[in-house]
Amino acid sequence: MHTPQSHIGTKHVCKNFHRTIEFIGRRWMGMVIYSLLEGPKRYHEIVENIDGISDRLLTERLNELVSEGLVTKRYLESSLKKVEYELTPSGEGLKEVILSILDWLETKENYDVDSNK
Amino acid sequence: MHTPQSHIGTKHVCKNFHRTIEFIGRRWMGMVIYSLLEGPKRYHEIVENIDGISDRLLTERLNELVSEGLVTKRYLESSLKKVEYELTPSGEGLKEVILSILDWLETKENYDVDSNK
DNA sequence: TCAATTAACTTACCATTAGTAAGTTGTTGG
DNA sequence: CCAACAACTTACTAATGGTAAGTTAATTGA
Repeated sequence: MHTPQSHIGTKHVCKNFHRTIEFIGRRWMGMVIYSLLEGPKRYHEIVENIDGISDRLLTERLNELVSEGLVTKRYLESSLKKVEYELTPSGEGLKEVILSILDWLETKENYDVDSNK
Repeated sequence: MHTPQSHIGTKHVCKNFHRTIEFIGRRWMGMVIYSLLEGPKRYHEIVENIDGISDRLLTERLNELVSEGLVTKRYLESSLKKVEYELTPSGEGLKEVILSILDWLETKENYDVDSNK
């Protein structure tokens, strides 16, 4: 288990942390990863799953995830119009990060009087 | 302990997750929280601690943290020019989220051949 | 079979957010 | 009293995001 002290001060870890949290925090990025945790999905399934996301941003986010090695893109049945996206093992690893956010929200809501804003 | 399935499907949790990950993923936000995990700090200490952050963005991020109840702002010695920022208990709770990202990075680096880009 | 529809983008354009630099206002130290 | 500093604030340019419409190959269905 880590303590923050064991990491603070190392430039390399710090820079990677910085990159990572801003990467997974880009608009819709978290929701796309969250959605793919349910299993591989096709493009339109993700659009339908995430309320409010636009075509353009979904394409952009998926491309970024693929180029970071967190998601794979596969053409189904030798067709250019059937595409499936799936988390790589590395991408799956982000489940722990997402769960820690859900945990934080839950304990926070136990304290907050008004949790609806 | 959570499973993603126990959360997926509930609109309320989903919306909060979405808000939260994009909030903590705004530019420099993660680094500001990370920096304050070491303890309360004054404005200029944070600037010096975080390489590359600008005055304007630090002020903006700190104000956002204060209005979300994750950080408190205190004027020291009844002076308007000595200010200290400190994480609230709720803000401290984000340590677990940050540690989970550091954990993820560590396991990822064990797989990645080139981890320097 | 051929027109309409769908899947998965792509382009263009405007709005919002971020980055840089300079200015402001109290405070402190010599 | 004057210079330097802390903690902002303002103004302006660059990057990113949102909306809408267009494109192209595949599929459905009359």
